[in-house]
Amino acid sequence: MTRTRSNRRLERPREQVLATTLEMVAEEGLAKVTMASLAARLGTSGGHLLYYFGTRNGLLLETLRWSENEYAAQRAPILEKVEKDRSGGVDALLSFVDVYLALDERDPRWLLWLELWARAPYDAELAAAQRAMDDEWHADLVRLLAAALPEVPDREAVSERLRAMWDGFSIGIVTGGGTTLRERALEHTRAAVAAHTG
Amino acid sequence: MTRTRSNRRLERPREQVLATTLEMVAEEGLAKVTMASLAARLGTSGGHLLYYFGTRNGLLLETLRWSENEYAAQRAPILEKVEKDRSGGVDALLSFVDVYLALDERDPRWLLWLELWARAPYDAELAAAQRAMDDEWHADLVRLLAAALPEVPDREAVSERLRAMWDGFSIGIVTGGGTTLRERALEHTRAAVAAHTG
DNA sequence: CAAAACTTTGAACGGTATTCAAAGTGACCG
DNA sequence: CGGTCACTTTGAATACCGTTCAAAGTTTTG
Repeated sequence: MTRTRSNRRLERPREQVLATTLEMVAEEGLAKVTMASLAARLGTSGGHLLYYFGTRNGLLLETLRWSENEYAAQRAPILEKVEKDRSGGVDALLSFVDVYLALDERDPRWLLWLELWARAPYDAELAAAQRAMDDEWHADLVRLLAAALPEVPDREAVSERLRAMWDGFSIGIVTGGGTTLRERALEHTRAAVAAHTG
Repeated sequence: MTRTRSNRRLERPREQVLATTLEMVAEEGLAKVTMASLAARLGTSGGHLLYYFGTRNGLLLETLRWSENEYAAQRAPILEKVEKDRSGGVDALLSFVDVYLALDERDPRWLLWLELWARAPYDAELAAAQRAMDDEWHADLVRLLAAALPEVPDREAVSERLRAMWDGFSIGIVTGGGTTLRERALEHTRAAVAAHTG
C-alpha cells in the first residue's frame, strides 16, 4: 500500500519508449533493438530503461501488450456494431481476421509474437502473458461468431481452430509470404467458414 | 568438381553432433545449448564445431533438417500404404497429423521451428530453408489427400489451411498446452475435415 | 618420408544484457 | 528557506555469448 510518488517524470515517457521500440522493430528488426541503440534513439541510457522495465524481455513483452491493446481498441467498434445489429455474416468475420493477420513481412507486432513464442517455453511468466493475450482474442471472436454467424455450432471450438490457422498464416506472412499470402489467408478463411455453414 | 578427401574423420561424427544437439535442446532448452556447453558434452571445442557448421544458427538449422528427414522417413510408409490401397479415409489423415504435431512442451523439433521462425524474417537463407521444408510437408499432404480423401476438392488449398492450423496448434502445445492441446488438435482436425466432406 | 592438406585447439575479440555504486534532482517538511 | 530523503539517471564493471584465427597437431598424398 505504499503509494509511491507515482513516477514523477514518467507516464507519458513510458508510452514513448514503447512506441519507439515498436517503430525500431519495424524499421531495423528485433536484433538491432539493443538496450544501447534504443537508449541512444531515446536520448537516455540503457541502464535507465532497465530501471523501468527490469529486463529486455520485459520491455519487449510490454511493447507487445501495448500494441495488442491498440488492436483491441481497433476491433471494439466492429464488435459492438455487429452485436447491436445482430448481423454482418461472413463479412464481419472477414473484417475481424483482417485485423488479426500480420500486415506484411515487417509487421512489428507479429515479429514480437514470434519472439515471445520462441521464449515462452522456457519462461512461465511469458507463457502466462501469452495465454492472457490469446484469451482476449478468443473471447472477442466467440462474441463475434455468436452475433454474426449464429448458425455456426461449437463457437469455442471454431474460434480455437480459426485462431490456430491465422497464427500459422501470420507466421508465413512475416517469414516471407507477405501480402500475397495475406490475401490468400483471407480467402482461406472464407472457404473454411463456408464449409461450416454449408 | 574438386573431390575433397570426403571429410576423413567425419560423416558419422557429424550425425553424432546433430543427435546430441537435439538431445540437449529437449533436456535443457535452446538457450542452454551454447557452443561451449555443447562442445563440452561432445568432448570437443567450440571452435571445432564452428569449423564444421560455420555458425550456431547453421548448426541449429542442420539439426532441424536432420530431424525433419527422420520424420519424412517416418511418414513415408504410411503414405505408400495409403496410395497403394487408395483408402484410409479420415484415419489416414489423422495418422499424418499425428506425426506432424508437436508431441509435448519439450519437443525439440518444434522448439527449433520456433527459433527458425523468429530468425527467418531477418535472414533470407533461413527463410528459404524454412520454405523448402514446408514444401516437403505440403507435397506429402497433397498426395495423401488425393489417395485417402479423393472427394475433397481443392487439395492444394486444404493442405495450406490444415498445415497453418497445425502450426498454430503446435505453437500452443510447445508453449504450455502440452498433450491436452495435442489431443484437442487431433479432434479439431477431424471436425475441420468433416466440414469439408459434408 | 617430405610436403601438403586438413583438423583441432584455445586464446582473443567485439558485442550483448544486466548490475550497481555513485551522482543528480526534485519534493516535502521543519 | 534549507536540508533531508526518496526517487532518477548515469555509465563503468561484469559475465557470458558467438565468432575469428594463428598456431600446433595429424593424416593423406606423391
